Amino acid sequence: MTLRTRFAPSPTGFLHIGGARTALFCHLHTRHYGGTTILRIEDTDRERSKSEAVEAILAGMHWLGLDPDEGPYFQSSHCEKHLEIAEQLLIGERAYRCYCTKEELDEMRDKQRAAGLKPRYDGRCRNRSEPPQEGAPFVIRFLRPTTGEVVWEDKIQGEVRVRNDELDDLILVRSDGSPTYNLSVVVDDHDMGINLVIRGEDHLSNTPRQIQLFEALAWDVPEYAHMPLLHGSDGAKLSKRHGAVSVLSFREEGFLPSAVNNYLVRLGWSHGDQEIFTMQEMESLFDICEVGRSAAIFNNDKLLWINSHHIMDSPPEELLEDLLYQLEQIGIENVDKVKLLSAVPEFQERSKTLVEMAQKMAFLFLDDIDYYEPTAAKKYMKISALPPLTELTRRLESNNEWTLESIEKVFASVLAAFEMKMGKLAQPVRVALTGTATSPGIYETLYLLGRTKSLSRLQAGVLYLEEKSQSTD
RNA sequence: GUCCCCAUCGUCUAGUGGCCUAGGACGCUGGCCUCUCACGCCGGUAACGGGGGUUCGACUCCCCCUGGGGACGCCA
Repeated sequence: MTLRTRFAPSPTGFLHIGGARTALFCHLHTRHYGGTTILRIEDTDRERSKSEAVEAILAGMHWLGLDPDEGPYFQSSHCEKHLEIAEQLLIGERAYRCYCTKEELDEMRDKQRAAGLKPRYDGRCRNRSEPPQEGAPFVIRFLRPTTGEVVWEDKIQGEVRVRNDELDDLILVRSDGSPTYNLSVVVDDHDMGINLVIRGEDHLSNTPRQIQLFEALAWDVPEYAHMPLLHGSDGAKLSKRHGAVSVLSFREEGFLPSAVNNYLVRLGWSHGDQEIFTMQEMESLFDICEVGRSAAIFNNDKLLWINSHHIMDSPPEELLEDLLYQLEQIGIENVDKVKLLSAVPEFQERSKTLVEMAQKMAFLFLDDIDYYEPTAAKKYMKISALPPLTELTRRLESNNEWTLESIEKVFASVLAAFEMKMGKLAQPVRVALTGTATSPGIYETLYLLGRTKSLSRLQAGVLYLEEKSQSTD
């Protein structure tokens, strides 16, 4: 039997990091076993469903490389089928009409809570044959078995047993005639041939009810894997309402999709001491059965570290598109792609995010730098640097070829002439070129910046020092 | 409140009765490398929540407590 799994978000907002983890685990496990992933939008609550949310979910999954093999399917479009099944249950006396009003149910739950019981429907309409009045609104409830228990072997949780008398008769069809989630899920999972349901542990309590429905309909029950939840730094479940942001915001912040996936896969799963995984490695190694049962807390530092490794391991051209975007965000447009591509390798092991990379390489693309960082200027732009800097500038001006080798030779000659250490010369040059005290190797920096810009910035640096020496005289 | 789940360094985890003087990773930190930053390398910091059992022997098994989380909707 080939594996068929589904990711089934409700379209009430963007895809957040917790949902992404569920989608990832579905994807990885299914890839490992060569199955099919299905995306199904659970939009049975029409009031809360938004079409923008569907777009956002699709976009988030696409960015992460988790595009489904099938779908998106929309649960609402199978509404007729769901109601048909409800009718069938009604006819087979596995469901009944319940005329209880909202107020009545609230009162019942309040009493139960006050009595120290778990609030749940007491089944008072089970034996009612007539409506309280002609045309009274009703819901259809599932007539669950009240004795025995539901048992299943969860791929993550192990054996789970729930006594049927702990459950209540769940609503299958609302009083407005629309099917509810629990009915729709069961019918759709069956119709779509889903044989493994991977979802968050917050669905654990729905599972026995759904299994009862499968059994009442004499359908095969899928297997289940309930993943531990992802928590925020306060230790509580991460959700749209509670601290979680769209996965796409990670793109905005300069994270790579593979890094986000890599980070998420290590929450609850491990493979020896390995921390860095490519998508291919994750797909071949991951198995949902190896996932642990305890919840994890989202930690941005670890994500940053993993991202830095994925940036280092990426072919430069794969970073280009997002990098161009990040450069635009800081006002640098019309970037020469060839030039950018040649610069990227120098920044890959210096950047934890693409945002950081864009900031660090900005000096290469600006026409001019208009200021030196005060601390860098104070520390390195000293008057004593004026003579060697002047000489270096002069010699570079007369150096017609602009290669790493020739630049290095000019440096060596100046250092020899002044009998000085590299650091004393490189730092003032670095500040003159970049306005900061940090950059790639100084030869590489000069080379990447190019002859014209390098010389004009060096000249500006010399001028700066000359003015400084005059003002202090 | 009721039912369920979880419990190893601050965080992510390894550990499945003796290999544990509890391993790795992030973070923090000392050093090396060095033209700066970073990468890399070497070192340090830091954990089995508590109490009972079981056993020759418990991080590992059982029970209780404590702590944390989840679920209790005509939401999904």
